[in-house]
Amino acid sequence: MRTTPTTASDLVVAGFHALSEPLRIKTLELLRDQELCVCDLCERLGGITQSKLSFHLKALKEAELVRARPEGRWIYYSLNLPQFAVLEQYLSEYRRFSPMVPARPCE
Amino acid sequence: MRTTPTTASDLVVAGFHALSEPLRIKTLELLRDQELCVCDLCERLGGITQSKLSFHLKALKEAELVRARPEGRWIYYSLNLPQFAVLEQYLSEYRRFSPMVPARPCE
DNA sequence: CGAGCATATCGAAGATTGTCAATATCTTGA
DNA sequence: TCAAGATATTGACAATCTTCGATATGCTCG
Repeated sequence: MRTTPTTASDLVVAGFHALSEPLRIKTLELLRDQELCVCDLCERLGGITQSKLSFHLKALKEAELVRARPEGRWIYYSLNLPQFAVLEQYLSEYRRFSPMVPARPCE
Repeated sequence: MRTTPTTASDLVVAGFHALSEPLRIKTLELLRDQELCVCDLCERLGGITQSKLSFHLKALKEAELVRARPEGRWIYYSLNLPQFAVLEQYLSEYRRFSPMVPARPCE
């Protein structure tokens, strides 16, 4: 099982994993506009079951892509933008060193 | 089963999926420096089996994160940087609309 | 306190993914 | 053409992820 990430690069991997599921993507896209509580998210995701959403929110939270803010009976979720920046940064590293070094012949 | 992505957003999801596995990440990081053939990659990844690497290369290729260039008996893999830019772009969309809209109370 | 709502967690079943060993395909060079 | 090397594919099994239903937890209000 994928355990809670400890190192920085675990967190990156967990982030990409979290982003690799359509329902989690839809969730993030909803949160892009505003903070939402679980029940609102459930509705807007077409009435999926609450435990299903909770499962996916957990993945998003462990990847630190979202934050949970309990308030009274509800828990409001919102994006954790700095972590998006971390992933973006990670990807940008690939473009920095253009690997246009051609085929060093294999033998 | 995850099938070859057809739509643009499928490709984004496939890209993040491809990035969510440590061995695939290591592979990409090796390719960041130079184009490499499968046998070189195998070695530098600590002698993993060839079929294992081939499996992961397939995921990377379907996500269009790498390209394969056959040359004679070998196949050289290299990064497909434009697709990295696509993912980066996707992530950057999240920061554009700051979702700092606070808790619209839930009831 | 007790009922009821919002959310999380758990265990089992189902689905997808990753690994491994074996084999197939393609290419080159003798 | 044949043998050998490089890579891909396949099928079986193992591991991980997702779903579902049930239940637990925590909060608020009467």
